Amino acid sequence: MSNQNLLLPPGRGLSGDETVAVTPLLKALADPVRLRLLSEVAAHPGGEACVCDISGPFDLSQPTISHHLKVLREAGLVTSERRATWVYYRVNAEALQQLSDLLGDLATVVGETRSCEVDQ
Amino acid sequence: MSNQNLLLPPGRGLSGDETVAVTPLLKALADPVRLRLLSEVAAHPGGEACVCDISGPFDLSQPTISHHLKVLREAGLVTSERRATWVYYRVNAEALQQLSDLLGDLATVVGETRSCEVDQ
DNA sequence: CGTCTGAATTGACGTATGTCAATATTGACG
DNA sequence: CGTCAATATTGACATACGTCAATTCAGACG
Repeated sequence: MSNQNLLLPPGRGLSGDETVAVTPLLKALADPVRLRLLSEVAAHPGGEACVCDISGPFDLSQPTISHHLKVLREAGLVTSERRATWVYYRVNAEALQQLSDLLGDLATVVGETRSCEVDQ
Repeated sequence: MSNQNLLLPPGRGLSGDETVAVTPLLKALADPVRLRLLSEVAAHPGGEACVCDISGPFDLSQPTISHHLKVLREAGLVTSERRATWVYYRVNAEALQQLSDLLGDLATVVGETRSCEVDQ
């Protein structure tokens, strides 16, 4: 289940290159403000939201919010599009799903290697 | 699918408390060395490995490896157990799976809110 | 005991990161 | 054009973080 095709050949972990590729995404998510911003965008009707729609609950300056959104964008976790005065952000569900799959695989591999005496 | 029981009530993102709870896990994973250490432990036969088994590929000092393992342990992503001279690390698959589920939910919610005109 | 090996802790150092105030940019609208 | 509202960028600052050398700790074994 879920470890069909990839990533963790039994006995070896992720390569240095693989971890270096994934780390920027995790880094971008590893901040309470950014994680919340992302979830706020995701949960918004239509899957998109403009900054003014989501920055309300945060007790942070406007430049700080803008900075965090930029980090999310440069990590490829969201995209942004300007429409008139407002900028709309949209979650990159694919990137998020890939991350989820990677972590799921890591969790799964544990169980498989744990009972690998059976395989051989 | 997978958004059965909660986390993202339609229209609202993660709460501040929720993000604050999850962030330490993501922070611990958001480092190439730690992610690789974790995957190395996960991929090791039996689901566990002692430091000397996994620190080989890393071009880092022993204290640095020890530091990273401590970060993973304090985040609850691994556990450690001393047996004789060696300390064995083991991945906490449950924590990893929860993280995976959270990200999966975030990715899923996007699709759902995107087509939510249908629901109402 | 003394010593040797594997691992953890301490202290120091440079870099990265989160935050803000000030300023700039973009586009709408008179 | 001039101004106004919504975002972005810049520069500065304090704190957090990754790394190492030096030291300490915990067991094994003569």
